[in-house]
Amino acid sequence: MTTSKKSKSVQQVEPEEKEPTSVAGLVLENRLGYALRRAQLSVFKHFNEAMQEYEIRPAQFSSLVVIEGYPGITQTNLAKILDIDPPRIVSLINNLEERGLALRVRCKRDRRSHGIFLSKKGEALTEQLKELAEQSDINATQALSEIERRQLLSLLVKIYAADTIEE
Amino acid sequence: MTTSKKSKSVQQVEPEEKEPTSVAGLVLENRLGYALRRAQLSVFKHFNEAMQEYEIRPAQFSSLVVIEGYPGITQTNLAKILDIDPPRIVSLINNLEERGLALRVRCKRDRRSHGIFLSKKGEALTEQLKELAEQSDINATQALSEIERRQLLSLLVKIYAADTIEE
DNA sequence: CGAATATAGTTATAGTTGTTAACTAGATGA
DNA sequence: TCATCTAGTTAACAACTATAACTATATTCG
Repeated sequence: MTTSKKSKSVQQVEPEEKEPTSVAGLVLENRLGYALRRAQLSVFKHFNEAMQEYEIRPAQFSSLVVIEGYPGITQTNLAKILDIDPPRIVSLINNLEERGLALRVRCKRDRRSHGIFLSKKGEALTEQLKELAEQSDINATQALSEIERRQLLSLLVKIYAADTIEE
Repeated sequence: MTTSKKSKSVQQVEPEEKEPTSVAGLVLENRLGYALRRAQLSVFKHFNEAMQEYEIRPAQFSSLVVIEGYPGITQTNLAKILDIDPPRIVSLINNLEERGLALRVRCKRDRRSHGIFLSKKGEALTEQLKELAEQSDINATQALSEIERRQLLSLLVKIYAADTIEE
């Protein structure tokens, strides 16, 4: 009277009754790595939406801000600060240069290296983007108060600053 | 600005004589998105080192933990919880299955779907990995006190939980 | 019933990223 | 000079992400 099924290597089984919808209750909920990744993806999603019309990616934004702060910085130095590999810097700067936002200037003293500068257009855009980025941060963290936001920032800086110093 | 090297008496106004080493002083330092990304990369680096000998990647670890917590969960449901696309789940589970850590069981009621379970070996490994992951979190955040760690976790959860609810 | 529609899983594909090796041009130092 | 080092670049490649489309089942409803 039971199931007359062909016996296969896989046995059949009842599904879970209700579908879980989050990691609540699992150890994952207590892992910083997991929480950081999820939060970072969430915040980047907001950022990318905000920057979409300008076609600016996170690494491009960071680069613009650093170049603005250190006009004439070399590519090698920029790579070090942002902790990205030199080859990535090349295409990144290429892109900014093609769009007329930044320019390479060959350094007189060491003609191997380039100083990178923002164009007027690049400077103007960077000013705009900085506003947008700040607003995007706030939008992405509506669940936090301003005090919590500052707390969070301070804790995060402690983590990555410690990491960049020791090596 | 941090390096305090022997100061020479030369005070030429050559631009960019000194190499900046961090984003200190730039607006980037106050952007949550940037801080989250840097901190996440730093913590993941520790995680990957800890898991290297087991050849377990972050997404695999998360999957193991979720499957352990919800034995028989379907791939679709797992994809939803971890917010990754169904095609990624396929190769992820393939990998775990090939290594004898997890297994698919075809569901009796809906023969399109599979319940996923951990093997004994998978269960044992997952227990081990959970310990490792916890230790890795701590190692990666030596700069924080235990209280700060909990604060951070709580803030991060608020961010990504809010994001997963609203959509 | 059975045709249209929907869903779980899968495959294939292509875009994007991150990594590594190696090359060129210029700099440095014996 | 010669050997060696460095900045930037190119190219090859692995990893990850996203999208489209295919299959097999399920469901809905005329």
